[in-house]
Amino acid sequence: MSSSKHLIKTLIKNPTRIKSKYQAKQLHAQFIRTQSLSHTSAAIVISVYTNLKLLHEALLLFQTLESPPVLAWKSVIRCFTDQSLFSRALASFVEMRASGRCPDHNVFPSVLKSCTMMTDLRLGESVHGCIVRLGMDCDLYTGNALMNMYAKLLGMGSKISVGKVFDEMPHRKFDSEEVDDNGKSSHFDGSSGSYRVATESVESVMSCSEDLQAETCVGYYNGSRVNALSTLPLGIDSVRKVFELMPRKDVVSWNTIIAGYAQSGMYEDALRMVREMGSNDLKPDAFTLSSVLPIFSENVDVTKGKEIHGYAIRKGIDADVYIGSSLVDMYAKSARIEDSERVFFHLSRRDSISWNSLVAGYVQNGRYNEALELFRQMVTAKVRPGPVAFSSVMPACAHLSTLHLGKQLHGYVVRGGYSDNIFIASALVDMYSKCGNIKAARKIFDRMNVHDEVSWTAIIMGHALHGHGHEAVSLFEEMKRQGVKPNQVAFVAVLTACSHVGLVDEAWGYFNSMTKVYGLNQELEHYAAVADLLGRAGKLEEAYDFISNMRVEPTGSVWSNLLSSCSVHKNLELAEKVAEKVFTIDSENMGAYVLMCNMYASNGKWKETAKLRLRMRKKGMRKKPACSWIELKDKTHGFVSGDRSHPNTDRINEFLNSVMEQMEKEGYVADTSGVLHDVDEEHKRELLFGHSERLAVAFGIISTEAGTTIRVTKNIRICEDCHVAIKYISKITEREIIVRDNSRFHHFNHGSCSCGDYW
DNA sequence: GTAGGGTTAG
Repeated sequence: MSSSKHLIKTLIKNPTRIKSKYQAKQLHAQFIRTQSLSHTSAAIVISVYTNLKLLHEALLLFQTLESPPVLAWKSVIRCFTDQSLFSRALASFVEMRASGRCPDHNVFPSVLKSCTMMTDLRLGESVHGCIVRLGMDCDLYTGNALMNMYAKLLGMGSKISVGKVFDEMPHRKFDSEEVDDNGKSSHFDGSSGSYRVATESVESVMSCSEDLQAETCVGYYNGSRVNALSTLPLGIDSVRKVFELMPRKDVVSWNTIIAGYAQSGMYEDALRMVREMGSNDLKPDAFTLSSVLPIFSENVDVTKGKEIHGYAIRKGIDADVYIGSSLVDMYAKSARIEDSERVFFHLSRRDSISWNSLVAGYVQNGRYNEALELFRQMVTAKVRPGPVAFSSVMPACAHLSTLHLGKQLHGYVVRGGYSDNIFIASALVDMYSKCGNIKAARKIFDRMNVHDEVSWTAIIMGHALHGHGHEAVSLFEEMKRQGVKPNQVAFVAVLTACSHVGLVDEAWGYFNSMTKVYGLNQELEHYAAVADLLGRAGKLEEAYDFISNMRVEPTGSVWSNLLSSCSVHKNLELAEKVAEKVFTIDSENMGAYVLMCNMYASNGKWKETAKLRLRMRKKGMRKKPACSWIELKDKTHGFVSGDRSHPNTDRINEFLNSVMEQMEKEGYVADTSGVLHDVDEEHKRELLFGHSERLAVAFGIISTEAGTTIRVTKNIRICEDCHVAIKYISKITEREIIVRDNSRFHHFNHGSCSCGDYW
């Protein structure tokens, strides 16, 4: 006997030792040669093929079998599941049942995983029924897979009821009839509608799971997230029931139930289980930790998070990618972005999620440029950004108001086929509106299939920032009409909208409806918005009383907003009172010092101005210079007041001088009252014309083709005289000019501004 | 058979 024949003989005796495609084929050939390819031996060969993931070879042989044995079925089903061909796995399972074969415990984990991945709870429940009838719910792996299925599928807010399977459990028995069941006995039909699924054709199973998928999604979106949440305890209940009935539990069982609790927001239970796990002599591993860490991110508990980090280090699993990304996230959410960086750069391996955790972390900590830079590095490192990556970086573009980068990302989103993702679409709406293009924002919003409270809030805020207060308010009403419950952020948006157009009565109505209708507490932001509204509307005393009696401690910025309203409405007396409030709460508030200096100066009170300037200097404070910037052909051009450093400075001044002549012909008179230096009138005019927003607008006009929209951003509030001047410039040059200042957008067109001079 | 990252906020 040759050595190869001998080898084959041993392989037949122990097929699990086959490790290569060649050996598998030899085994297969040997059976054919010796004419011993029975159903049993074919099944062995199939299982060998599937163990090596040779699906094609396995199927070719499988198809020749008239009545495949259980081993053949379960090998194929497991292989389909391994290759993510879940619907084919389920179809095979249904066929197997119809053929009368009785599944053994090895097949259920794969089948349940496929049900989970196909989000087919109905089939999953019927499989559970089958498991119970066969008494296989005692199997460890099957039990684990069941828990996982219920945790995943009932966490999505599916409306299908649970409990049927559990109701049957007391009658559980191993039913010998069931073993030879051809799939059409009363056992299969009788107990519940879902059982019928298993007797129907493969096609109907397929379409059934698609229907269910659609239904689940509709439930998730239309039923709003509140409904989805209300079904969660049900889901975790099923998980717990399976867990408690399992006679033997291992780390995976504990990890699964812990993850279930953690994802259902039942943090106490999750942590309790971790402790209980320890008293059962099982040590938390990487899976446990990465399920538990997000709890401390959400509750911003660095101390606990660090304890977990320490434990991971002691166990030598701190470089695990899963734990790593959870740690990055936990530190970022605790405002310790440097620790996030440290963890990230110490990772031995980085996948798209670890990259994204840090990108998102940068954004959450206001490090927008770093976020964009890391995103670029990620792409360079050939890690393809997925939908989550796009929704994480997009806000960086929004906050930096960098339209060209935002548009570029939008391009990638479209090419990636992610346009319908609700997170991305909402981020795009926000990005376009923050970058000054409210029309593009609205277009994306209108094209969305479903709107949730976040997308509504983004578009409402967008219109609010662009001065379309009435539109924003009617969108808010439309949102409510469509059954989307506004949350606290939505109220911030609608109150901001009211504030920007002076809708005082409406704002009071919304403010009061928060507690009375929606059971939401008014928080600082809401008080601040109302205070701001009153101030802007010139109801300064009312605003002062309102802030003094707020149920939340006012911050310095609430007072300093009122201070700027005092400045706009030229009420020096109240301003002094308000300024003292600001200085007490926030003695470092430079804006307040500057505002008061300016108010004293514009009232000609140079002595007080000097006194205040001295106070500032003692504190080591320096005035933040006003600056404006404009983005042209991917390059940002920045200007400060009186800036002559730009290479095109002569052409800019030339343009401003020539346009000035025309402006004066049309009736423009420079209003120098806003110039707060103790200098003569002519000098004041010069200072005014050198304002950064004017320089940026001028540069934009001379650098672009006729008719191009000009978009300028300014770091502080636009100056009154520039506001008038830019209105004239828009008319004379026939340009749409959009200026974003620190609180809103001004759209200048045909000589008027979208803010209606109320800002 | 188990795990991590995302959108709106004066």
